[in-house]
Amino acid sequence: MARNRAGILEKKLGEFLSKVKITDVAQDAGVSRSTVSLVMQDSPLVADATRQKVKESAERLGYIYNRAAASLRSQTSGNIGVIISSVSNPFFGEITLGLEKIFGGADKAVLLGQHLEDLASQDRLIMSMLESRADGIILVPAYGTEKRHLTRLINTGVPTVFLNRKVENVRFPYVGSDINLGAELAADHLLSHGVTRIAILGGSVGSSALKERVAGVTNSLSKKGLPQENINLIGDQANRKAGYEAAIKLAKQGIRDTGILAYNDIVASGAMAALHQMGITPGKDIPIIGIDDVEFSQFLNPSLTTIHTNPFEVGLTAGQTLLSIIQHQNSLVQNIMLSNDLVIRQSCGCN
Amino acid sequence: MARNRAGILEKKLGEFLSKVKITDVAQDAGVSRSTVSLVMQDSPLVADATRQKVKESAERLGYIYNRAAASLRSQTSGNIGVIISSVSNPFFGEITLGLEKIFGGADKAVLLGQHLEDLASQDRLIMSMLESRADGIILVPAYGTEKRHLTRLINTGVPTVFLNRKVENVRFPYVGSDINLGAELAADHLLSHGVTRIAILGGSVGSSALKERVAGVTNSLSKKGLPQENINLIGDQANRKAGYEAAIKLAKQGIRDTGILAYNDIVASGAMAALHQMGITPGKDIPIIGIDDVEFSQFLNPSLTTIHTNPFEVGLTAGQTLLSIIQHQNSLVQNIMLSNDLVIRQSCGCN
DNA sequence: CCTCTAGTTTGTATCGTTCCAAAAGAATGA
DNA sequence: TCATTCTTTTGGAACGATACAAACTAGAGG
Repeated sequence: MARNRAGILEKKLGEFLSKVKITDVAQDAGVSRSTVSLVMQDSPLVADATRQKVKESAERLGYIYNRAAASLRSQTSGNIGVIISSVSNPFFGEITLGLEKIFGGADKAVLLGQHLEDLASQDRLIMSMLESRADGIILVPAYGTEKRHLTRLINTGVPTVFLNRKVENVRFPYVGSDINLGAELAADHLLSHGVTRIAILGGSVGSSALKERVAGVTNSLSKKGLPQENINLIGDQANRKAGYEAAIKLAKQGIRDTGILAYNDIVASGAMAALHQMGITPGKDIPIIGIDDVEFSQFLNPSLTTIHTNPFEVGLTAGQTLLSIIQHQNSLVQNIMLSNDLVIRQSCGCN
Repeated sequence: MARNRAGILEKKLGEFLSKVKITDVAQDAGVSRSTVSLVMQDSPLVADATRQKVKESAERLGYIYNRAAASLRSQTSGNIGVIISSVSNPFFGEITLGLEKIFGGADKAVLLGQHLEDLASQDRLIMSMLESRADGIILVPAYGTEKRHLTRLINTGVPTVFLNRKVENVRFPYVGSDINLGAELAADHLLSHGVTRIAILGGSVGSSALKERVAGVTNSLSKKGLPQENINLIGDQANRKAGYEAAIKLAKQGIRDTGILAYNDIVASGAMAALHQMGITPGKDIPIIGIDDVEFSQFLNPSLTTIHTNPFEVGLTAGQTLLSIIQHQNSLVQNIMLSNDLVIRQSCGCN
């Protein structure tokens, strides 16, 4: 142990790197390594008195459990890989809260990665999660992800749950909002304001998320006997700039009899900014509804009518789904859709 | 290798768990384990031809590097612990983008935790990072954190960088925005609109972050020969609700000759909502300035004049600082303040 | 032909846990 | 007292990579 004592360099750097291992604790407590290991795992096998003794020794010696060693032997890492597009999207920020709550309670550490809709980063992140032998993975696939991008993930058989987006032909469980329903609710409400055409702004064409929105709107239109041609798809991204530009494009085409369904609230905020600049007042001159109900939507001008998608609950549910797969080896593939609600504010023209 | 072939159970679960290890790759490529290991570490020692051969074998066999094993032997985990208050605060969301960029480029995985200003969670998170032998830690200390809460962290000597907040008497490097300067800029601007008193809304009393704001405002006042008593501190939290309530309290006390500096943009949005409800128009009846310049500030009504704190750059810098400590053992404790800028919009009354 | 050096490659011990089968103790009943 | 059962504890052999020092190779120079 001599080399562990602080040498001059170590002292200078303020390093007291704890080299206490399970063996030291065992010696101190007068039991075997195995027993200490059992205590660390909160095993019911050890007698209470022993447990107490061991915990005390560990505490006194400043023992820190070495997860790498444990992981190597037990083939389970205790961490969960979470790959989302970006936490600076408030919708996903909320989701991580739900995830954190579930996994924190289950003593799992969350390994978070953001791919920013870049397939190469997504690939690096998946690889990194696999390398650290994550017990499970929650994935919001980047736009454009296909089955071939996920072969590694599929082949290893790591429990994986899709969050909020799916990938064609990949049968992982899915948890998300029932955007289809949400979009339908929004469209119903827009139509109730007297419009007959609906412009869907933002969102990448071909993505499942956009398809769901279109499907919901189509449903709504057909209930009123209106044709699918009354849908106007504009824009290909899901950020504020895309919303801004899409609104300008829409205005050029004319907004008569049209209501706007934005891909999400961020897109909506961009669109409203553009409308204002063009002298069109959202809510008065044209109804607009967003999707997500992010925190700032109520503070927009006018406040945004939107679809509340319960991101926190989505996070909770996705976390639970993954955990149950990991724990009970529940191999049933399920699709869970959490219901959406319409939150009426000013931008639809109600107030 | 027989036991690796998919048995009935494995097939049923869709598990093809790759059990390929470095030994298998070595055998396949006709070299030793050591050589494969060197290739995996991108060591310049191996000849190009060998490297090629090994990489090909690894790819073909579907080899996945086992970080736990590597970590155990090499005493370095390749991951970085990031502990922040909450990603659903857009300011921290932006910061994680900067961090991700730096660490992703350095082949480090980010282990993210959110303490939500709870000291117990913070403790659990720190412990978890230590257990996984994080190579370094980035910490936004929860409100109320004192030196005694960080003894474990300090004793282990893991390279740590404080982000955006400091803890008294703990000498870790610090990277943050020069809020002091930012607050001074904001106060200068408020005073230029003719007010003589400044109300600071939100923020927990005693926190270093609030102290800096007060210091900046004090500076500004004294430049004009105004006493520190002209500062009015209201509120103890940093969320929208706190801003809402603080504004109501302020209105009761009277707003004559007063300008508002909100603890951050979120607080400001709450305050503006309250002001509107009380029939006070921000920007016209009272100037208000926020801090952070989060994404939605430009979309508030009126758009929020605020201090841009460069969160992305803060993230980048904090990441680089930590990396340089890890890599070059740079033990010099430094404080890095990134400068702030005033972003003038409508809420100060300029337009 | 030998020595030297620089460039590559390798064998062995080791990192700190957990698994597993087996041993040891304690308690029960005949 | 001795099986029998149940509870608790334990010693060794893994897990899959890396560090380190030693060994090999090829080419240059004498």
